[in-house]
Amino acid sequence: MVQRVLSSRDERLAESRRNVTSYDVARHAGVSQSAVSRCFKPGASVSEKMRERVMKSVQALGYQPNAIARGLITRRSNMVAVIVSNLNFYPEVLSQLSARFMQRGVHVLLFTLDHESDVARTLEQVAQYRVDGVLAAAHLTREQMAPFHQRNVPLVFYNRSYRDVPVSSVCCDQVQGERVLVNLLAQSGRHQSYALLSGPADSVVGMQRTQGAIERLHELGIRDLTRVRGDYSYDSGRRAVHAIFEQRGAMTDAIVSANDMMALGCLDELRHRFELDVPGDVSLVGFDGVRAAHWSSFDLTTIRQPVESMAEAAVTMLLERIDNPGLPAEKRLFSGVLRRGATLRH
Amino acid sequence: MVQRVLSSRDERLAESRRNVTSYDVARHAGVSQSAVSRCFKPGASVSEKMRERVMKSVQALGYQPNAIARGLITRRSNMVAVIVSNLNFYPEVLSQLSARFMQRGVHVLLFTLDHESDVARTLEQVAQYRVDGVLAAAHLTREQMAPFHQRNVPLVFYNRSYRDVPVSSVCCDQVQGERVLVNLLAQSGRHQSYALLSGPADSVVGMQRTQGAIERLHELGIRDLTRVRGDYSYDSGRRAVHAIFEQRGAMTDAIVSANDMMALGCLDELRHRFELDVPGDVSLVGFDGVRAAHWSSFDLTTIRQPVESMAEAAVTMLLERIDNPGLPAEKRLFSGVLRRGATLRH
DNA sequence: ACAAGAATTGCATCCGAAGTCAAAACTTTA
DNA sequence: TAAAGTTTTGACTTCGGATGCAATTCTTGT
Repeated sequence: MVQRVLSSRDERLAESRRNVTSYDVARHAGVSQSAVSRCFKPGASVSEKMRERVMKSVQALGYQPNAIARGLITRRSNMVAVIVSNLNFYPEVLSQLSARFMQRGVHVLLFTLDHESDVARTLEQVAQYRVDGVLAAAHLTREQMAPFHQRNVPLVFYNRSYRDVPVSSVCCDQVQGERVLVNLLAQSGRHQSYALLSGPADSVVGMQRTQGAIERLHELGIRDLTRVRGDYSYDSGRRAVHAIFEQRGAMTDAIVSANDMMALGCLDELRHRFELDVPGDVSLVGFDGVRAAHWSSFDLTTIRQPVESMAEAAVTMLLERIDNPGLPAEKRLFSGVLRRGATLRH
Repeated sequence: MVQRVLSSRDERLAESRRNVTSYDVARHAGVSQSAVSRCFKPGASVSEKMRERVMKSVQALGYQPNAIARGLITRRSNMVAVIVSNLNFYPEVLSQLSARFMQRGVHVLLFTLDHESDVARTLEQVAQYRVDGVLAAAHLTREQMAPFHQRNVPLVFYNRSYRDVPVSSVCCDQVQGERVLVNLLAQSGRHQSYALLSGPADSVVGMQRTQGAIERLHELGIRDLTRVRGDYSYDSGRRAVHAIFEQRGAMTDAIVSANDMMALGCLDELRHRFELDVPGDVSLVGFDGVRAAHWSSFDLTTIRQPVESMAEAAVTMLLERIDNPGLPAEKRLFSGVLRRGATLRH
């Protein structure tokens, strides 16, 4: 009677349901581990016969190469970190980025930053996972970027750019966009008293937008502005209307909001709480081109950020820099697209 | 003249800007690599003197442990896969999940599935990264789940449950929610002709909702229904109104939409295109409790899914199963919360 | 049929941290 | 002060796949 003797390896496999490894496949196919490895490397030198034989064993055992182990030796994790502040506001961006990375076989390690989160600790985690690159749709200080530069990890910013740091970014031209909007308001010649609704103090994008508007208004000789600050949310848009009217009585007849969400809040508050007509009594413009801005309840005049193009550019830019670490930093600036809605009187 | 001779290791480091490893730290501190490793393992046996010495070198060299290498030996990647179909619709869910995972030191590898994406290939990728667990807010067939069960990778579904597969899930009680809504419509006694706007044919959640509504309507003796199908989008909600009125003339005075987005589309189309009054002429209910449903333009009557509780439950459930693979599958069912808006006449 | 060349394969080593175990260094106790 | 016990420490192996290089097999031309 022949007794089947399990190798120690087999025993452990049976015991712990360990994952199938390339060694297991190799043994099953009667070839070397290197051969198995090569069968998974495109363009490697493997004969047709060998490939078939190995693949048969791969099928039989249900082998899946271990991306972690591969990453260790190749020093390529095939993962990028996507750092997003406030997922709620721009779901489209993440959606676009994720889809495009996946399409190119790159995996996304997602990090969200909210008010409570510890940025330093988060970035430490990013570093520990040895991601091949970082796409940041969040603000980082120069000190926070430094480790990535030191380690030669490509870093691309989405909608944040830094004047004095040579770092790659893809942005929408906030200033230009606001100027277009202000021009539009001014052209009608029907607005006397402007209010600016800006974003939170720490939002660079918001600052650029508001500054762009102010700059153009000044150029046009309009210095008489009410300024109110919001936090980009719909509710803060509603509250802003009260703040504006408190400062100025109900004189204001043009509101420039730093984003669409707040503009929608304004719009609703103006119409339903103050029973004012938009655009009859007050004109209103936003920025972003979010879905809801197009809805027929709102039909907001706004600047749409070309999210598809921007996402594509950002992804391409990052992957290029991963493949070719020598590339210099580059900034790509996309113009926003004016969407003429019905919140502007003329 | 003394020439500084670099060790081969140092040379390579200088050449390739290789990352600092535990060996480098060990050499710098004059201790063994094991010692360094232990300093990063909470609760390991290390003397205070040793820890200080190592940490000084860690600081000096800027050492960050390599999570990939650690994952290889510990067989714990500390990553979970989050699979989401259609990120656009429920950004809150992802936002909640991500924040809660991060808080517990677990990293999120994000996978999005859209119509074009190859589910099989995506799941293969998930498997190759040896994630510790999978949180799926997407539909998977039984065959697609099988590999995870075989490999003992915990799998928790968010808002999908499977009658005949023992798999863990966290769901909102769709059927109950719809019944509550239908009761509300029926109670007013003012609705004659109902229309149901359901989700896409392949959406199980949508089916449950629509079925729940039909079931309750039947129980109430209401069999006279118009049924129209949408794709969950605002635009499909708008189109649905046309479809409904084509089938029934403008008789319909109650619309039950399988989600909020479509309901908002309906609402806008009814008011702005058909110039009908909601709730005066037509009552309307949605499902989900998205942000926009609360906006004063809409003030939609709907069932809010308790996203916070559900996300917390899902995350907890998954992490528990990672720590304790023996735990049996469990389904947790949360009741939706009725939000009474102003789209319902009484 | 045989030499020269090309294609394929296997051996051995490496990636970077963690865990096992025995040796070494401290403590405590008699 | 020695023995016994406890805590620290380091040498060595492991995880699973990739790769340089030498050995082998297969082509091809003569």
